[in-house]
Amino acid sequence: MNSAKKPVPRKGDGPMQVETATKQQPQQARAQDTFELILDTAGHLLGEVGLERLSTNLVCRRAGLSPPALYRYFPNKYAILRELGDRLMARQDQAVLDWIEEGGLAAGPFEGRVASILRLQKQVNDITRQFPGNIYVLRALRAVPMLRDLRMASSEMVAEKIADAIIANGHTASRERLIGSARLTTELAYSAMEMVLEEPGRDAHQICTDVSKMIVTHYDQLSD
Amino acid sequence: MNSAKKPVPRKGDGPMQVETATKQQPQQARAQDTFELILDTAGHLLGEVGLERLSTNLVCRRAGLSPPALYRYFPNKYAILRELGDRLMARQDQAVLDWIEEGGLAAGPFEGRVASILRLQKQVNDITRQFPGNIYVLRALRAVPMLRDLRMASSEMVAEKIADAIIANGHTASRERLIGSARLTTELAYSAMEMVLEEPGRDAHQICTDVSKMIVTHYDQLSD
DNA sequence: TGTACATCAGTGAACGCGCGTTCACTGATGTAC
DNA sequence: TGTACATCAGTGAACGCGCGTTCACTGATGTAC
Repeated sequence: MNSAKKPVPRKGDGPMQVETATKQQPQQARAQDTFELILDTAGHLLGEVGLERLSTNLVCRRAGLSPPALYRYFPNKYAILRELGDRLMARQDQAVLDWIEEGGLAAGPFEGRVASILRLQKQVNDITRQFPGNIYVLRALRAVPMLRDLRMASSEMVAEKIADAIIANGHTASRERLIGSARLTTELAYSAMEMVLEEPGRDAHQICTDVSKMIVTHYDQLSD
Repeated sequence: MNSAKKPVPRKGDGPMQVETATKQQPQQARAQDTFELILDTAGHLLGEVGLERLSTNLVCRRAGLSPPALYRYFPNKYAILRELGDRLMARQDQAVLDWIEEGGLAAGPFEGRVASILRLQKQVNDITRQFPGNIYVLRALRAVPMLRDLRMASSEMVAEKIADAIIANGHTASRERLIGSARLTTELAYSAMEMVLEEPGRDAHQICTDVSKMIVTHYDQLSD
């Protein structure tokens, strides 16, 4: 969150280098509210107007703040996106880790394991749905080159935890292979989540069930 | 491509309405080259600098053109993205339709069907990889609100063709259900493609094979 | 418990810059006779 | 085959605007005595 200090922007059309860490941390209650208001406003605007039209000025106008108030905490709009992304992914990751902890990956009959993964999927979907900007935050992380590492780090960490839990449950495939599978299957689950959140008309339960089954089948086939 | 004529931009922070159709079509060979140069340059820049830093001025500078040359053919940067998206998706869709035509979905042993889907996936991956801006074009379509319908229409069309082909091959599930499955499975395949193209270090063959197996298994389970 | 002072939080107004876009123009290509 | 003219293609230079950002300031909160 608040590691480095000096923003080092560059001009030209090469790859951009911009400080995306947050600046000052709020110390008083009022400041904490402002900090949260900025994030919340930015998240909602992201879904409304899209990434390119999201600007610090727009966030300030909508939040009823003057620009310097925003710049007290964030050096630029990418820092806001990074903080939003950090938070959303942290919540998602925590849900996954809790689910592993509670034996979400335990062995058992096919249908039981499908139900377990389905439960996780729905919970992650809910977390994302309720988060300001929901899937558009995730998409922004993909679209902004300098924020890609954030997503990667989170995905890789979760994949390793999943792989280790599967190994602990007695799966025979190699750790490398299982990490790869975990990366792939979570990616697929996220893809299904995007569908569900973007097109509410679709049968969310059906989609999630289908994906859960595919995932369980995949790990079963890996054992052979 | 070239249906309506007058751009109708709006101000404020509401949903944006902008004409994204191309304007004048090039008539002479020189003009055709310029048109293609603009698209090619924009595609490559999209991958380099990201969606938000992509601008008409930047495209002109990189292409060695003056702004009015660009505005002769495109009313704004979204029109360029739309044309790029149209073309990439048309090529992808054509590959899928050709594959269906050539019996890509024909019944047979499990491994044979997996190999068939794998072939299609790799071809679509190649088409996308070679396209200027490759996955970043697809991501731009998701990130820009006014271009979402483009992707939807393409996905829906392909899903229906796939569903009908599967029905023609004797699958017993309902058409509705099969269309849903086709939407989902192609979405999953695209998700895997993003992984493969974004992280070249990964084992592309492994990923595509895994996804192919999951897809085949899914349709098999649907029959029961 | 009240006052003085330090620090934190936020404002109003302005700045330079690049973006999107257009105007008036020049040069290139095609065509009629 | 050459010339005159119409249309197509592209340029140079400028514009208004909103964006990112900062300066000098005011108001709010916390704290020492």
